[in-house]
Amino acid sequence: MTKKNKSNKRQIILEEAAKLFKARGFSGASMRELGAQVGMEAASMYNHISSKDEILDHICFYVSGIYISQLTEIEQTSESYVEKIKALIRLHIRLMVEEGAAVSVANNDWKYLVEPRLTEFKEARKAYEKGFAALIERGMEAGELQPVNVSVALFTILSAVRWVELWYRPGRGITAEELEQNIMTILLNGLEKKP
Amino acid sequence: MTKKNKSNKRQIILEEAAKLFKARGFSGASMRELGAQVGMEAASMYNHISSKDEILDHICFYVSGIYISQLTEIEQTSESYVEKIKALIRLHIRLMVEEGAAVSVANNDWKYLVEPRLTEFKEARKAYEKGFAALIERGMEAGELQPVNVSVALFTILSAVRWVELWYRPGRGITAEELEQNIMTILLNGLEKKP
DNA sequence: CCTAAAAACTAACGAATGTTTGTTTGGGGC
DNA sequence: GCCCCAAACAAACATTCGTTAGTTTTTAGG
Repeated sequence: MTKKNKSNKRQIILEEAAKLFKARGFSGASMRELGAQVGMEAASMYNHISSKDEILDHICFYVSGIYISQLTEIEQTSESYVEKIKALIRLHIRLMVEEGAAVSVANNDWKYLVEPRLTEFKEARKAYEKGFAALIERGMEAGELQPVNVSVALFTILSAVRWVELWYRPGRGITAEELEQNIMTILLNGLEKKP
Repeated sequence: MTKKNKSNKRQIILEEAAKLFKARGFSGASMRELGAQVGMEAASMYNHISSKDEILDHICFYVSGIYISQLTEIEQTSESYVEKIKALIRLHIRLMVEEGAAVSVANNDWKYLVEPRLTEFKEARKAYEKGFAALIERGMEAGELQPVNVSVALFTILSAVRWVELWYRPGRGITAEELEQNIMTILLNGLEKKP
């Protein structure tokens, strides 16, 4: 199948690009370096992708698409707000573990997107944050959560989960489930032991 | 004083570089762009600095120096472990508020340091993390903290504080003190309200 | 086998990069 | 009023960048 073959090569380029952009940054990574990692001359990759910018675009919107679709899915469940928030935290951790490179690029290199896609991406992210924040706010109103500044709570959660991609390696003496459990405990119950 | 004047220009270059590297990334920022921001041709800056790499080097080790000296200072106080950890969290937040650009560059662009300084920086950071982790571990042994994985607790704290530079602007409806208070509550008491 | 399309290669393009060179400028000490 | 040296400049350097052009190799179908 020629179509599948093309998709396949394209997919390999996109995956290697995510790894390379994560390691060197979008500006610091060159197409020749990427070509070497893929096993192809830089010029040859242009049979499968149209530009370096397009690669970044694909990675960023692939990730933001997952987040947004998962958010709307979780919003529609009939769980408590605490459970919905837990589900989102789990989503972030799992995505970091399974698609670390792409998520990392979307987190750090989105600023190199070119207009109008840059604006689109920022709006998508803002929409996601707004939806997440609404869950936190409702959880407070329902008395499920401590009353703290909603934005601070939101960004503390979002950030507390980012380091996973910098640190977690399968076989670091802790499983993905233990990782989830530990982070959840800290964020929901706090570090301090109460008398 | 000629010396002070030289220091002054050099200082301006370093400060503008921190802002520019934060905005564009180290690789994405050009010396000509930096020159324009300083109000000088790119070539003229070489009267005050020796290379682009040296600028990055200075920023990264300036920040790591502060962290390490503050850690040893806090280690020597006779407070409880919880109080020592609180003091470190406060340090991170305040440094983010006061020196956001430099801290941001040290956090994100240290990977562009050149050997042997790259290794030195990584070792300094590892030493800091080890010292911080030791405080957390002792706090658990003393029964002041919940028993969770020490590394997870450490990186959750370190990351939870990083977003401040992306989000906080003086006059965002929340003061630096309120910010500290909110983050501290979430990290130490948790988000969930207990019955 | 033949052919046509897909995908690889080599070579080169113009633009941008960090930095060096050689020269001009301008303000403070004799 | 003259000199001197730090500090600014314009111009150019070699290199690397993303990308294109033109050509050759590989692959798949009749």
